[in-house]
Amino acid sequence: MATIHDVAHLAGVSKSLVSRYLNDQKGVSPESTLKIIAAIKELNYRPNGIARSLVLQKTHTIGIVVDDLCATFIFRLIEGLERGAEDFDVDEKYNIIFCNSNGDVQRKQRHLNFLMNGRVDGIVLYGSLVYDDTMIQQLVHSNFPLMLIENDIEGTDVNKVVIDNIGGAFMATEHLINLGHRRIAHIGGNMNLKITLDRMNGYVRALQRYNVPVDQSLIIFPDFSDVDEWKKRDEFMSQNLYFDRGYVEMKKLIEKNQVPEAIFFATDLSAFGAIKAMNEVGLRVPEDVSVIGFDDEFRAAGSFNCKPVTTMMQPLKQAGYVGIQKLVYSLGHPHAAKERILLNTELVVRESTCANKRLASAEQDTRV
Amino acid sequence: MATIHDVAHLAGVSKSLVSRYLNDQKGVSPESTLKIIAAIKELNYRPNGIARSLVLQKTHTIGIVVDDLCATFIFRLIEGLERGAEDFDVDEKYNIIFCNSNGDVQRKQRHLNFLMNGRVDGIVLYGSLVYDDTMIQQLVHSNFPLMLIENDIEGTDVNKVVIDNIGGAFMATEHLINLGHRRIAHIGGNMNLKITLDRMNGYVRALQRYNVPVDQSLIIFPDFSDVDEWKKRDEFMSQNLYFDRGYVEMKKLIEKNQVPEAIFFATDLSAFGAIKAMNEVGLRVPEDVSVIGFDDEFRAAGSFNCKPVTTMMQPLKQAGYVGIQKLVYSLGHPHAAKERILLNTELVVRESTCANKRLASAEQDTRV
DNA sequence: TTGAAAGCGTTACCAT
DNA sequence: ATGGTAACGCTTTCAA
Repeated sequence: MATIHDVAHLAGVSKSLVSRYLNDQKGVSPESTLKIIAAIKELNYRPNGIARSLVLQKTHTIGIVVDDLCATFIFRLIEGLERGAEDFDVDEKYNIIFCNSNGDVQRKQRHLNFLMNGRVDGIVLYGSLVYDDTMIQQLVHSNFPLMLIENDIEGTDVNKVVIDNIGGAFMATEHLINLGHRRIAHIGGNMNLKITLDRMNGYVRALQRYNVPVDQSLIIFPDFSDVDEWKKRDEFMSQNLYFDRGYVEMKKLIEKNQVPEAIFFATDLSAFGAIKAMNEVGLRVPEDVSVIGFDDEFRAAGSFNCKPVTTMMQPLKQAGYVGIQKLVYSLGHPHAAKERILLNTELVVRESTCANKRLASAEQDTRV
Repeated sequence: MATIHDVAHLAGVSKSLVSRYLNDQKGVSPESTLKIIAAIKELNYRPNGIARSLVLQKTHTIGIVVDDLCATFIFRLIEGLERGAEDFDVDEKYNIIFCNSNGDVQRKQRHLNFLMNGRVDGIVLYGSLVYDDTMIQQLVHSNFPLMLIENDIEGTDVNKVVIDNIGGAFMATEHLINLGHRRIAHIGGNMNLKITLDRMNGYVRALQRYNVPVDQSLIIFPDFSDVDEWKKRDEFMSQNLYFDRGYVEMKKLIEKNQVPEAIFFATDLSAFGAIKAMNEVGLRVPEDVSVIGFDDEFRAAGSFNCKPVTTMMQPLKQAGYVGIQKLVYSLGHPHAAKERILLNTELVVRESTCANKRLASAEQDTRV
């Protein structure tokens, strides 16, 4: 590859002058300009970006590290991030690069090191795995410009945008209660995710708020200890695992004859699996049991050939949008206060919830 | 940020020695090692990767540029690329970074420049947009290590893995013919994609091969001239556009009373839209018209609440897998011959195709 | 075992 | 308007 030195030499001028031309600075005569242009063309010269970054101490790049770039809902985040960067400032166009950690802490650390080693000006980290908490704590302490999305680590001064999972789970459960259900189960998610506890929390709070007794036997956390084995499979996709867990736990409930009136799932994916299990034994959703999920996984629904499910929509696009904007802003304002931005979820009523049979027949009784 | 100089200073040794320690080279006394370790810890030192890359002329990174990172099928490519890089060599772990060009040539060019400016050792380019052909030609001539996926530009010496779209379209059409259909329409894709022509080609060849007359009025190419307007929308997703075009063209066929016996769609997405249009007027798929698509867009099917569709599966995962491996290999063997790897598609029979009614009743006649 | 110095490809300051 | 030179943070060669 030709360097600026080669160009200068061929054009018969100094490196400084070529550099000035390259950066649209004044003080380059028309004659020099012509010679430089010719030399650049002749040598097919392209400036070396990392040399540039090295001296400028600036890369104009944001790195995004995602736990699962193949997740069915991740497109929302991507869109939000890109729009956010695009809209932020016309002449401050940041490059965005994505890294996929695949839920592997080692790999995540590798990506993080890679990016922080002068590769990018700031990092957006998406995911709430519990077991890389110490890693992220370290990251925060390193003072590298950072934006955490959906990872509400405590006690530290860091920018983050978090989604109100507790509130969302509350609303979901409330929706079921309002429909007249009382025996409401909760089938939780992977305990390796912080949000899993939040969602259970919201569920419990809603029950308490409406004086529905909390029945421990109706709070179910599937076993995710074999994740690593699943991952080794050639056709592994995370959504299949959640689907399977929903299916398995539902089967157990059916066998134990403990099918509840309604179920709040920590994720739509498990709801899809459970619905399959119910269909297999002739249980109808929502007539026999109402089902509400979380995440609005409408893309995944197709993979599992599942009916449209009532769910809590996460504003992941908005999260990406505001997250990257705040990050870019803080790059220009290093002393800006760190912020914790809280976003709300939204109830999307579809075809998997309906009024409780008791309630319905009671109404009919009244009419008669 | 602390530099190697700071570490050397604090440890009371030279930069050279620290560098040697950092790179696990022999010739560092135990005492020095101890001092260096202490200094690194104290200063929270991390080596600067781009300075390192600058002198080493190597980044150990591969850049992936994708036209639409949010496409419903892109996860296959991602998985293939990552597995390929992972499996290639144990101690040659390449970092992989993704850039999303969003089908925007400007942005693609920006990403390409960014990556080629010393950021990565090689680039994988996915997509077959026709209007960035000259850009890619330039890229090829720049001699930068490159792997083209699904972009069969001609007459140039470049590594590429292409999928046999002509053959796939042939098989799809053949499938319909074998089911007894004769009046077979083709609803094509976006003419901005090279593969669109290939797929029409395969369709025509299959008809000719089986002596089915080619009826020009049954070859339909939807108008995609308003793409840019669609893109500006806040909730734009490419799959919606293709869905819409399938819907619209099908409506036209229905209104003109020209519904064929079977249709081969250049993409499942349009098939989904068309099926909706048919459902609306009571036409049944596959009983009344058989439908075959392309791409195996099972994830998108859910978004559109569409039944499982017979389709041609593209081996995109395999494409990523072999593509990145060949690229990494050629990084280590600069004079290895460039290759064109051809991958085949696979027929996936699902619920949208069945034997032609004529054929079925003819059989019945025979029995009677 | 250790260190000095040159060099990777830029930019920027200071002269001229 | 132009050029020399130091600097960015690292590796590597050569010499001690």
